[in-house]
Parts: sequence; structure tokens; C-alpha cells
Amino acid sequence: MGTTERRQREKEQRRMEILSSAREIFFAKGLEGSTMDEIADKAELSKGTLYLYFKSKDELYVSLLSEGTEIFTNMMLESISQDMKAEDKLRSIGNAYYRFYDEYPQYFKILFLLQHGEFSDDKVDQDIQSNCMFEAGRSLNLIESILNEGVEQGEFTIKDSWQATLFVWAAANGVFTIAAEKHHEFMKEFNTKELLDFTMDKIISSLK
Amino acid sequence: MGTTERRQREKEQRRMEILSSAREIFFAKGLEGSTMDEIADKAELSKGTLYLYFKSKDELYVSLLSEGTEIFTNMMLESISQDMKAEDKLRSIGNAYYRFYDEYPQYFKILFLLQHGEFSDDKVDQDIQSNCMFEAGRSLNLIESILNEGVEQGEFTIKDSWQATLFVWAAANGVFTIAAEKHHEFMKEFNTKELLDFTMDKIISSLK
DNA sequence: GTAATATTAGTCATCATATGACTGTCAGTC
DNA sequence: GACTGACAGTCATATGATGACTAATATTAC
Repeated sequence: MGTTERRQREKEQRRMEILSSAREIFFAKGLEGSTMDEIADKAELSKGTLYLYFKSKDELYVSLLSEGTEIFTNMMLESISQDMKAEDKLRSIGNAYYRFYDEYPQYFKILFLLQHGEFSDDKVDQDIQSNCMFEAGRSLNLIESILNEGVEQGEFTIKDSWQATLFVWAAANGVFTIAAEKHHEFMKEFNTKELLDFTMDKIISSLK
Repeated sequence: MGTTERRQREKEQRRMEILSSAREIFFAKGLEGSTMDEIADKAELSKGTLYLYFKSKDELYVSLLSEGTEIFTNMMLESISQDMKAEDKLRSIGNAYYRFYDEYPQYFKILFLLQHGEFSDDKVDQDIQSNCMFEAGRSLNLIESILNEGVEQGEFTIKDSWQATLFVWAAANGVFTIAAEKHHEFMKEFNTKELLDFTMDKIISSLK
């Protein structure tokens, strides 16, 4: 009796369809600028149905953040291989970040540019919220473990690896945040990838 | 508000899924040998749902007949072009029939081999029933109009074009019915296409 | 031959999912 | 500070799906 599985599949599919419509709307108009009616319209569903699949507008949005973070983290993880030196791993995830910035500008924007206040627990399901956190955590853990590995192999000299992790993260993040604002009048031209490479050089030499 | 269209689409899709499952089962086991439970199973739907889309087992089956007849007739129609001589048109639809026999053996089987008694009006929706008839009629009409055209162009000499139509139809049908029984012990080997060509020659010369 | 059993087309009470008019809230306007 | 419009979220209703059940027929057992 495969009807149960089929229905499960169809449910998951519908969820995806809603997410997909929400993505288009949110990417185009941001959290505040988008309405549930609009999303329902795009999904060719009634608004009530959205609430059958997502607790709130916020939950829908956080689900997208979660998606983005997952893509991001996977790109980092897939960019490195076990036989690399710690230094090369760091450069590699820097490049992965660049590719994410380049290939998924919309996700980059909602994840790192738009500050997304707090999402209250009663509006966003715990599972979804924590998946988002978990995915974000994986990136930082990856960096920390690379730093620790670098210390073990004698490549780096670091006292507090968590502090160093945050430093690396902040520095890299800073590059892309600036890059995203390139178009501002007051900002002189620069090449993002070159700035990133330069920054990675500096970061790495400072860790040695 | 596109929800209505979307639901219409999904309904049509579900109908197709059911037909598709029914096709597999009916082709494999025939009308009697197949059960609604089996079809429901394959479609990953409950039996009740089948009856939401089709009035009866017979209606499901007739829908397949209808499908087959439509394919058949379209192949005939598409095989000829207006600038052909009547004789060539006849040969062309003969070849189209051969292709149908060859490419859709299952449809050929349920349409021409299995005798499908009568389907009572209260078991099969009028629309579906008559679509099937209509499609079948198109083939015969096509033949008749070719014959008439042949008479007008002086290619053929026929008194009763409807009688002649049935003759052509019966002769061609006969070839494929025999062909389908090739495998019988008592039957000597022969090449179906050659037999068809030979038959078409005879038919055509007899019409002149 | 017929009683017991099995099979299966078709039904229907119940459940699951989807709908959109409606409510409450809040920001902007007069 | 009353009025308006926009919008997140609700809920009574409608639509669609389910499968245990019934009745009719076929098959087996005696």
C-alpha cells in the first residue's frame, strides 16, 4: 500500500513549491516588502495553505536562510580535501566563499547583508531554527578544526583557536560585505577576488 | 487567482496517472485479468479514488481504447499529404497501419485482437464512448474520401464507395490479424510487410 | 449438486487537505 | 484621536482521498 508514501512525497513537493515561490518573492522584495498573499498567488495556492506548511511568514523566511546556510556550508566542505595543508584548506574555503558570493548573490544577501533581527520561538519552529544554527555552526567548526590542525602540523601558532576562528571569519565576511557595497558612489573601484586573495594572504601570514 | 487553474491541471494529471497505471496492468493482463485493486496499487491511490475519475472498470478500459484509436487515426492522417495521388494515399495509410502495428503492439492488441463485447451505456460515460467511435469513424471516413477522390480523378472505378471502403478496411485488417498469429504452430513463416504490400497491390488493382 | 470460501467491482462514512472571507492589529492620514 | 488601508493569521466550509465494507459472482471442497 504505497499511498502513504505517495502522499508524503506530494506533501514534501508542495512544501518545496511554496519555498520556491517564497524565494522568488523574498529575493525580489525582502522580508518586509513581501506579503503572504503575494507568495500564495505565485504558488497558485490559497494563503491558508501556506499556513498548513509553515507556521508564519518568519518561518518561511528562516527556511530560506536555512537553505542558504546549507548551500554555503556544503560549498566550504566540498572545496577541501583531506590531503591539503591547513593553509591551503583556508585558501580553498576562502575561494568557496567567493563562489557562493558570486553564484548565489541572493542567498548571500539575505544571509549576510540583510540583518534579520530575531525570530521568536513561537513564530518559528524549533527544528527549523536550530537547523539554521546547526548549518552555520558547521562552517565555523570547519574553520576552527583547520586552525587546530594547522597548529598540530606546526603551520600555525595560535593560542586561542576559537578567537582566531572568529577573526578569520570576520575578516573574510568583511571583504564580501564591502564588495556588496561596491556600487556606492564614494567607493573606489576594486577587484573583489584580488581583495579576498590579499586578505587571505594577510590572515594566513598572521597565523603563522 | 490561479488556484482554480492549478487544481484543474492537477486533476487532469491525476487522471493521466491513473490511465497510465491502467495501461500497464491492462496491457499485461487484459480486461478480465486485471483488477481495480491492482490498478489502484500501481497508481499509489485508493480504489475509491479511481472511481472519482472513472465511472467503472469498463470506462477506464474504453478510455484506453479511445487513446489507441486516436493514435491510430492520427498516424493515418499524418502519413498522407494533399498532393499525393489517391493510389499513393492508400498505400501510405497502409504503411501507417503497419507502423502502428509495429510500434504500438499493445494498443493494436486491445483494439483489434481482443474482442471487447459491448460496453453498456450506464457503465461508460457517453462522451468517452462516442469519442472512441468518432476516432474510429475518422479512419474509415479517410479511406472513403480517398476512394471518392480516386474516382473523381479517374484513378478508380467504384460503384459503392462505402462498400469499397469496408473491403479495403477488412482486407488490411485481415493481414494484421493473421500477422499477430504468426507464432502459431500451423502457420508457415511470412513477412508481414511484404504480405501487406502484396495485399495493397491487389486491393488497388482491383479498384481500378 | 451444493455448501463453504475466495475474489473483486463498486459504495460510502470518515478523514485529509485546500480555500478565501474574515478578524485583529498597526502604520499612516486627516 | 477617529478613519483608512494593508496585511498576518484564523476558521468554517468545500473539495478530494481513503479503505473497510457489501453484494454479486466464481472457485473449491465435500
